[in-house]
Amino acid sequence: MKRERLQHNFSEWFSDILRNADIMETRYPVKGLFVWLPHGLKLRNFVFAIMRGLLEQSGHQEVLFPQLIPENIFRKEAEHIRGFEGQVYWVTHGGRDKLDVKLALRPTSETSIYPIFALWIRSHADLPIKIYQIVNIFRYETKMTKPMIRLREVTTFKEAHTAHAKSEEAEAQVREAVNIYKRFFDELGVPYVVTKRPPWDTFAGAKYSLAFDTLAPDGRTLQIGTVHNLEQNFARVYGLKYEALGGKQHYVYQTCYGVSERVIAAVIMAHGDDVGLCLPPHVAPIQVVIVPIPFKGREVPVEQVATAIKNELAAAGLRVHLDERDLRPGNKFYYWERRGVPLRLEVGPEDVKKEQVTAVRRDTGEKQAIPRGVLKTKVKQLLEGVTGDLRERAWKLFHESIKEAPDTETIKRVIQKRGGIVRAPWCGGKACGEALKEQTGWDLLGEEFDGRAPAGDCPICSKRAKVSVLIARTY
RNA sequence: GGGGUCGUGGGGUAGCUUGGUCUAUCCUGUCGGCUUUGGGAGCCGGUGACUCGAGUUCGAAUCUCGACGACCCCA
Repeated sequence: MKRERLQHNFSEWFSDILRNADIMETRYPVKGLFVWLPHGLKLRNFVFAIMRGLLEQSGHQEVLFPQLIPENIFRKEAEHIRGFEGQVYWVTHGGRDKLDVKLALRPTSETSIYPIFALWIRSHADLPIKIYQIVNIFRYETKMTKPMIRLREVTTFKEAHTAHAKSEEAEAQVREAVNIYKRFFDELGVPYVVTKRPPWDTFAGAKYSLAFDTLAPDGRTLQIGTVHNLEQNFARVYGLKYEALGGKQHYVYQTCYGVSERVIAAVIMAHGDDVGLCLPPHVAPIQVVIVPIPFKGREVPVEQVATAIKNELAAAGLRVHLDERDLRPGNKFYYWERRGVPLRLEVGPEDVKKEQVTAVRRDTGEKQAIPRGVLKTKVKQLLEGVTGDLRERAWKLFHESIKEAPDTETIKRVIQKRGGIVRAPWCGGKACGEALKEQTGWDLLGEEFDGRAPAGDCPICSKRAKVSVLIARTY
């Protein structure tokens, strides 16, 4: 359906959706903190259930670490601190007493988890360790905050941390993480590019960082996932050593990777339209809504039929809701469309007479009659269809927003004009990267990961390009 | 990092320039009633607001300062 308002007035569209679809209450009186409403929280939980499933399948174990980190431990990794110092909330008092050692509200959990890893890791047999947790983190943002996108309390931060005996194993883990995230975003129908972040944008304390970016309707990219190879940086600081077969001590190699509630913003942006939310069936809190259409004076048992249909679909494992409110049907149609329910079933006197149900897809508005006998099968089919079509449409739009550009002027102009992502040739040098950023005025996402061979020369130094670089206006 | 705009019921707004019948307008929502129901029904009745603090003044939604919050632009 139409996506005009969404593209031209994205900010407004997004905040309207949060309210109209009961996703979030945005009026909490502290900057950058927001309240998850029941419908939004269900959506969040279904989204992260997919993530849990993928992580468990690949041998990750869920843990839960404390939220407070003592200052002295937090400050051990110098580079890490430099990256986060300005954004940390500190707990300085306990009741009326000033604390001797301040406590950091975790902005991320490396410094909380790794000292404990040091206690757990004794021998090569203890490795690898692959754990994850889904927690809240705090970052003191000074920029304009935005629900789900730029927060002072990120309420939903999935972070995984691994430790390995060998460097190659850490490299392999990075690959695994990338694949997990690809499957995650694919399941949600959220399109992405993967890049290796430039040196100045690498996670504080990492050897290198990979990142997933998607595109908001206003043409800016949104980072929705990161994967870091920490090598031995943290291991050396926190003393993560194991005894190898020969009896020698070695530092471990580590990786970490994270995804936050930004992914939910990405789902909303990828599939929504001017009417409102449009949710992929896998994560929709309600997958099918039934709207009965009664007529006074007609001797037709619309309500009974609607209830029977509801029970039938619920028994088939679908999340189904029967809307029995005393409102006119049209009102209910708009109500559920705004909330993104993927499929609506109408049951009226005509349907009852013909032993059928009228089905309407949220994404296309397409309407069709389904005979009662094949209802279960057909509804599941339709939902599968919605899932596939949403994913396809989102990727199509995304691909159309990626342009090739050979020189800085074109890069600058293309992004200025329509946003999106520009792919350009790059020698890979840091100085040229910085010059590209400087001269175009836009941000370097980084070197395209697993990208195809670039055509042409680096626009800065004119040497033969080694890689493709992706450039965009970022959130 | 720098600059700008703004804050009135649950949401959207009028009023502010020139302080005073502002007992604060309209739309929407919401609650009760009647009537209705294949795309946001109608009528009647009710509900509900000047962000907070300090100041100027006989008098502040309106003027001044501050805090908090929201939004936009540039780097």
